[in-house]
Amino acid sequence: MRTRVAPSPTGDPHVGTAYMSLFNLAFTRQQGGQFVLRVEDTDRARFREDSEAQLYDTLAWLGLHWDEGPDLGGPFAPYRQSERLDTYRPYVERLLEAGHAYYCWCSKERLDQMRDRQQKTKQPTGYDRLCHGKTREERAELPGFSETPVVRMLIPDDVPLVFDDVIRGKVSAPKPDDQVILKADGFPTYHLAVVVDDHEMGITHVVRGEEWISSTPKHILLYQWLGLEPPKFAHMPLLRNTDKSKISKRKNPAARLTWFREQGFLPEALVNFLALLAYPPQQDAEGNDVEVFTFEEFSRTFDWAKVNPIGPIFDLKKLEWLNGVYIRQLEVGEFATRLLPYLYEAGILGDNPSLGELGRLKLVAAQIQERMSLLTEAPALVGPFFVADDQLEIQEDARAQLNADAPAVLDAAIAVLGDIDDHGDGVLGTGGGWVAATIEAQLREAIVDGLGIKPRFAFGPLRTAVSGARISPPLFESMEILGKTSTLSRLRSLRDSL
RNA sequence: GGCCCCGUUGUGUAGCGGCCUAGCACGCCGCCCUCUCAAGGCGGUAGCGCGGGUUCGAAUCCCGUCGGGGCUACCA
Repeated sequence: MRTRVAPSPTGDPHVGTAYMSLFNLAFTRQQGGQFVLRVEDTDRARFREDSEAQLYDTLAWLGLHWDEGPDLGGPFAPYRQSERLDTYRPYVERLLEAGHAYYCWCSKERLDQMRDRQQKTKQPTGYDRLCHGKTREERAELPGFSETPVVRMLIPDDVPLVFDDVIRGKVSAPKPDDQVILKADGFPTYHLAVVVDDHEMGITHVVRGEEWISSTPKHILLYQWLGLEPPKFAHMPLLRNTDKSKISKRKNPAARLTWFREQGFLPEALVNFLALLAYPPQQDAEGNDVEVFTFEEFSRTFDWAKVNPIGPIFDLKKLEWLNGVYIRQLEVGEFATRLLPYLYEAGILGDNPSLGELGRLKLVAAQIQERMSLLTEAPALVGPFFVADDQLEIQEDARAQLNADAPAVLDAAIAVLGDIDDHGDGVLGTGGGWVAATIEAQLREAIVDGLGIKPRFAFGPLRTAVSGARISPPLFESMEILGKTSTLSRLRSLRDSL
């Protein structure tokens, strides 16, 4: 069996493309078939040059890999419709000869007027077949004539409107209009191209969005006329905006696939999330729901019957939770590595960090890993560890919450921390050394016990001094990572400014 | 307007005539833990759109109604 995804390169890759690819691929891998990427670039007006590369990039980022495509080639190349124009012509000729299709010279203006009139008089809209049965010369006599004709399907009255859908069972669709299949510019429309290509490429299962249900009768008719075996159809529900409309880039930034990477989502989290939309969770041996799973697990148990026909609303909250789960699951070194592009982007690390920087980053990463849900949260948390002590900025809200105890707290901390020996490594069993446990013990003794200040207030000023913020990674571990010199310098610096 | 698809808490889902006092997850709220923030633990909140049938019994079947969505292009 073979499936395909057939996006149009008309701008930023769409999240729906990833969604369709995921379900296509889950089924294909389970069945041991091939998954084809075909670029449907028949709309020259909306074509965008860089769109195709972005498409490869984002799908690969998600780990949704295709077996054949414009970039990989394959036995049915080319996989770009604009390069297949010669393929479609003979099919059009056959339909013309058999009388299933006819030329139409009606101008855009005439068609628009006709549609307006039909809508105003509450008639069903559709082509009035003015050109049907006429020669070019005969038609040229009439108004609204255009030099370059299109080719239209001649939809018979008894066109079959019911078909079997793998997800929905028997589905009935609207009666089609005399659809244009070949445009005046010589390009086929989607309807012709999709049928011809799916046939020529041996596609056995057409998985696409629900918006195609209404045009499926046209496709089935074409298969019939051409004497071809139609594939199986699976119409997936449409992803929605919060207002329930079809997800769109205009209303929803999350409709753009590149947005997720920009926002710091992990590809594996997005894939997992997509697999949860209009589809039930996995189950463990006891029958409990399992919402966190891999593509392989999803694919292994995949079943079209489980796909829900209701169009799900894209809920970023759940994705963010999932992303946090995936972040926490990463091995700490891997987690640190994933942080690199975001830290570079924020100007915290260069594009070629030193071994020392990397080492420190890994220590910091271990501290922040379980308190993040988006990778873009990292710069604020990591920044203070990579800034010079005299460059550390104390944020306004952090300074504002410093109370009257702050000077005393800072003085006590400076005194007690200054006595800790940072030359010994603390590993020899002496219990000393510049390590979090010792730092904490000394600080508690001096401030909480010594000054009688509650922990919450005891450590606030220290946190502000060390990180410049009200919220930071754990304080004592942060001090350990920064080292004694840096820590004391920052404490003194804040003390001096009070 | 016409045609088609769909209708379980705020969101994603389970449910396929009695196991439903409608389960799970996210969110939200509260409590616990706690050096901040998270994470974690415990508890709570909220739903079968509506109206008729069928049936001993309906979230589950039928009809109607209302609501949402899609299509209605020489766009895909």
